[in-house]
Amino acid sequence: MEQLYQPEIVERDAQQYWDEHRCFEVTEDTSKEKFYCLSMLPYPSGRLHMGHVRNYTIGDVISRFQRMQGKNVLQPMGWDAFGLPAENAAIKHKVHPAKWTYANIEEMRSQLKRMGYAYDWSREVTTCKPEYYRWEQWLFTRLMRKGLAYRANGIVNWDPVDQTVLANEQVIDGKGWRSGAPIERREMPQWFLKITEYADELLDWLDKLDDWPESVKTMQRNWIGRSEGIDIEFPVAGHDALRVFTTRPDTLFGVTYMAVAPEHPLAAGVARNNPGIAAFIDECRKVQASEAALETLEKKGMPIGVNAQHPLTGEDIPIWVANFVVMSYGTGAVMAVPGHDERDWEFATKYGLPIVQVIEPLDDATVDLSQDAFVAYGRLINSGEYDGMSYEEAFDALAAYFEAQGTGQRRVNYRLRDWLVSRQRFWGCPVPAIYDNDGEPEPVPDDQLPVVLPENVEVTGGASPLIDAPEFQNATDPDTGAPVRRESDTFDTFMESSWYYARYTSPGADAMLDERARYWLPVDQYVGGIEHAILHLIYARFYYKLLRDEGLVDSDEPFIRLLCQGMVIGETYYREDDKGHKTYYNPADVELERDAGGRIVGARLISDGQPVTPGPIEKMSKSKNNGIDPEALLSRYGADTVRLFVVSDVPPDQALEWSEEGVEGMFRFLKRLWRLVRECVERGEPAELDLSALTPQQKALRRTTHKTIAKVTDDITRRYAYNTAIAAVRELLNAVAKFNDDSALGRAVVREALRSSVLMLTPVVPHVCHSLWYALGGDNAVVDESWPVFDADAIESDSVEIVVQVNGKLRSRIQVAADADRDAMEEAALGDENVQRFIEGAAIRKVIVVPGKLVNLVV
RNA sequence: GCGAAAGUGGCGGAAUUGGUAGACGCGCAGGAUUUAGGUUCCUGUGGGGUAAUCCCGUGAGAGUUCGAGUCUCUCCUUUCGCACCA
Repeated sequence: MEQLYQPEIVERDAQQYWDEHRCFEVTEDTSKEKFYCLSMLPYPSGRLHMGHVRNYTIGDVISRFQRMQGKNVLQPMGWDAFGLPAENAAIKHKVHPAKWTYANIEEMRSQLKRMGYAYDWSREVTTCKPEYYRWEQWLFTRLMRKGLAYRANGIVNWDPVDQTVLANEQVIDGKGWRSGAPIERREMPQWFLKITEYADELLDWLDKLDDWPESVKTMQRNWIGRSEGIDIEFPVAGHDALRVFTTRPDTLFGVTYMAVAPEHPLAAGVARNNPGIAAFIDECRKVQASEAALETLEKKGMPIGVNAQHPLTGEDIPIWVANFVVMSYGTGAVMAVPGHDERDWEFATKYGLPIVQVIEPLDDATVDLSQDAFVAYGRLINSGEYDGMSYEEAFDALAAYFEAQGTGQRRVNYRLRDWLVSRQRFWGCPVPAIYDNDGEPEPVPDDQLPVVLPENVEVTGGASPLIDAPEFQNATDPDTGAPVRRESDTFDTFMESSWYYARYTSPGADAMLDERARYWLPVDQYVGGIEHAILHLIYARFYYKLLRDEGLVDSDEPFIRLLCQGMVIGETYYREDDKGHKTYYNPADVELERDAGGRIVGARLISDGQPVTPGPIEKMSKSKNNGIDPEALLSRYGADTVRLFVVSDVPPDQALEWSEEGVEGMFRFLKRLWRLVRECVERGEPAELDLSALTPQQKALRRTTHKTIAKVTDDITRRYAYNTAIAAVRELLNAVAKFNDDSALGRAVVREALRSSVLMLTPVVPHVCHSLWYALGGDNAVVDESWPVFDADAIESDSVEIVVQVNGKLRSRIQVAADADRDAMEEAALGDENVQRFIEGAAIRKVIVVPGKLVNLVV
């Protein structure tokens, strides 16, 4: 065994062993329980960042731990390779997006390999390869035939100067990122997937995802935004009836005005002959362009001079056009009940519209509608024959009435919209559709798939080059042989990331998935960033149901357990010039000054020794220059130290603060571990572990060993608490370091403690444990070893320390027999010297005894 | 505005079911080793107090309890998500 811990040698050896023995390549083995552990695949942006390292280390710890539990563990990796940054790089460096992407993948794959992650690289997926996306196209053509994929008008960001559609992130302050021209919202034909068809299922299954974070489920519920209500028609003389959606039909008698969105057809119709209304609508449109203004927008409206008729009372109700009504939700028109809706109240108060009470509280509390709207459910009043009804009774009665009249119906409304999947971009999966002469889209037949993205085009940043590529655009009709035009749109990249986890199970299959998918799916553990809580995780769940309904998988949800890891954050340092412009400095180039108590009192740039100002601790980013390159750490400390750091400090779902000293501490720990093992080995071979001959000290160390095994196992399996698991192992090693017993039997107890520690640390720091395990006499490579077995007998003890409280305050700790009963514990407590000082002269009123733990004397 | 999570030493955090507050580590201080720095090792480290298993102490205030960091209520602060949702 080497004298000192040398990570570069240790890590090279371990990785070589894993490669040569193909340790992480798995097949479908029905004799073992399978475990599919998945980390979100990266976008190949160029280099690994600390966020990746944290994500993938957590996944790797779980995978390696499950493997030690005897499971058949699949842990794959791939590349989310389509997307805008590749196009941007292509424009900037005049290289094809494919070339840039593949070069980045090479670089990042080698970085991942240096981290020692236990991936089955034989299943690697690269989403920009035709062999991958052809199956996405294949499924899409099926969805077209089922009517689940359709073409309709959608709103896009249109750059009038570059004559192109922009992605949201290319619109900065309402202007095009390259042209600087104000961006228009333009309606154009787009492709959609009917996710709303699955809205109820997506919502209902959330309740069954017990091992998902509550926060993610809440976000998804809000995003789906299911609400039950009634569509009601209000007749309008000389116009089509005005249809509104309401969740509060019980307040129908309180309607005092109607409000429609500026884009509503009724408003648009009136505006043709009314310049005032037209001007107002125009004003609303301008404001909408700037998203920021929307937040603080004042509620504004104008009466359009047309009345609707109340469907029950026949009264005239004025119709207003109002900026707070949005066209994309419900019907784009609302019935306003200022007495029982906060927003309607605010608007009515501003414009002097009448406010009527039609609901009274169930508890007969007083209601003052001049102060505030009363929004709670209650009992109907001033509502004719419906008076006295509850919310539910009124809902049912009114729904039945309008359904019988044919002027309304119950409806479930969703916030969720159908998924707009087409993009007018080049670097994406081509939408597999062709247009015949009448412009109707048709699916590309199976034998003509994949529709391959051409490589001989130039990406300029203007319109997609697919539009001007005749060899791509010109296709023939499969039935008639007539020339047809090919769709030039590509898919949203969320399409590829919605099913990659399924493709990993069927590498090389000449189908989207094959029977192997049924063995591996669903994913047992998914690990990724919280930023994907809504979009990616809803789309992937939706897509899985599409796969299920196509007969490709036989379960309902793709991810059983979900872990969302927190951000990696770091200190920021800057200097500000006269104009208030801040220049940020990387924390690696800054040195801190402390006072004698260890408090930080200043920070200086190492290069010039001049002070810099500490800013807030923020997510690592280019703009704040507080990112740490994992590569530099890898060469300095090795992969194990970096792996240890990212899981040791905080639980995985919390933000992890970068600290140079923290990394040093991890490196120090590994050096210390190495030394403890070396010293143990140098002391010579131990005796057989004869349990009947142990001294009390030896028993105590064994107890610590097995208590640690129990705790670490529980921390990892149940709590995801790697930080406390590692702390427990450190405590055990501290106990080993203090253990002064060089007898043969003492060495046996130490060796058991060290072997257990090495096994427990293997998932986190697999390289160093590979070496240490052999040093401690391991016959097999530690990667093939099982998790240490907890020995319940070892933790049994003759006596335990209990706590004695007087009036709930800690007064003493005493030793009692482990099996002491209540009376014995009470007696021992009363006999304690220090306890007596506090109960002297007082009467004991009550004694609370928690067996094996504490006695509380109430005086 | 709505929803969710959180607030504990100089710092990151631990305390899992209401039962020993501060595990583990960073930093700092003292000592040993070293020509020196670094490394490594040992000791100490919430505040107060000469000291004691003495007092105080988990954002603020109240409450429940023999006992509250943990439960309840009110308030303050921070972070995240959604945002005119009818």
